[in-house]
Amino acid sequence: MLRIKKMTDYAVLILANLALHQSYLTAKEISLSTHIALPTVQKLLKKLNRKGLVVSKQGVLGGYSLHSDTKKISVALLLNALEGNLSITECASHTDKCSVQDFCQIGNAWQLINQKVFASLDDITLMDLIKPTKIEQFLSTNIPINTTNH
Amino acid sequence: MLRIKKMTDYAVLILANLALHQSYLTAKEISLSTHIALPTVQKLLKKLNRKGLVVSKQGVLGGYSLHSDTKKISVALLLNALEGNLSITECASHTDKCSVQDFCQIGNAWQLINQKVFASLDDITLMDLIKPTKIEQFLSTNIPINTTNH
DNA sequence: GTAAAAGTGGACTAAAATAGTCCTATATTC
DNA sequence: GAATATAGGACTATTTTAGTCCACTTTTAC
Repeated sequence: MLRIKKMTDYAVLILANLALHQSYLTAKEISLSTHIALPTVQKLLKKLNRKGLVVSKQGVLGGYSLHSDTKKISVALLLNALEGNLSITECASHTDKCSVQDFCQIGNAWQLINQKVFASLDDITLMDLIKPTKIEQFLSTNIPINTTNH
Repeated sequence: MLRIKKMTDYAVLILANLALHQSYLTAKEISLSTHIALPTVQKLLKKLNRKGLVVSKQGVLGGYSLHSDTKKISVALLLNALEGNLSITECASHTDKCSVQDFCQIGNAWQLINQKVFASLDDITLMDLIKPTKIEQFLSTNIPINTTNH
């Protein structure tokens, strides 16, 4: 359904939480304020750390804080980091020949659509997500077409 | 991964196949020319028929042909018919309060992103998929931003 | 130097979604 | 009425996703 994973949704909430604080936050604190189960928060923070989106400090008084570049990261790159290969079809993810390509009437169409969706997501940063008003403005000036009469 | 289902991919191939013929095609013929397993083709054609995207004729000399409106349908509506609710998050699919909304730092941001992605997909028709050249032109005039330096 | 409180790595299980097959019934043509 | 289609839907298998847990390391404070 073109839907992001629940885990990605959670991860963005966690990043938003970190973005709103200067100091280090522990997994436990984040769990409490986001209402996401602690083991899940821990797992996601480990991943976010490996991907370089947050900075971690071990030991007592340890915790996590946002990496300085993370606020500026685009939603496209964020999704790419969290979900891996961001392509609408298997086909669109590589330029290699696929197994049924000889019989395929579609050709590179999905790849082109993929570019378009990716481009949309590449214009929005993590901080835009946290300040939806800004996105709203962006959308009102950039939507090229109608979304009516469906 | 924002990826469409394999079944949707197949369904589009089937529709493309029908679009390139005037006469009725049987599930078997479509299976042969697309190299998709027959039971799968049958299942998908039944669904496409229920959704009104193809017209069916039972009995000997029966088969399927494209519904006259189907060529003009947008990819957005096509995906919506085949995959159901087309929303990037659970959250974005309704305007109701979600269970953790009180603690949510994101607000309606996903809903706005959803609109943008949907809008992108609403500009492309099934026939555009089958004639990728046309899409290519479309994209080259409409991509508002760079996709470089990632 | 040891206890407490944090993160690290990764195995593991459970749940849900997706893919794929098959069977029985109905319709149409000859 | 035999042959060849579609129609509906049950059913199973596979894959993906979600979620938990445990053993280990690092850091701080006393």
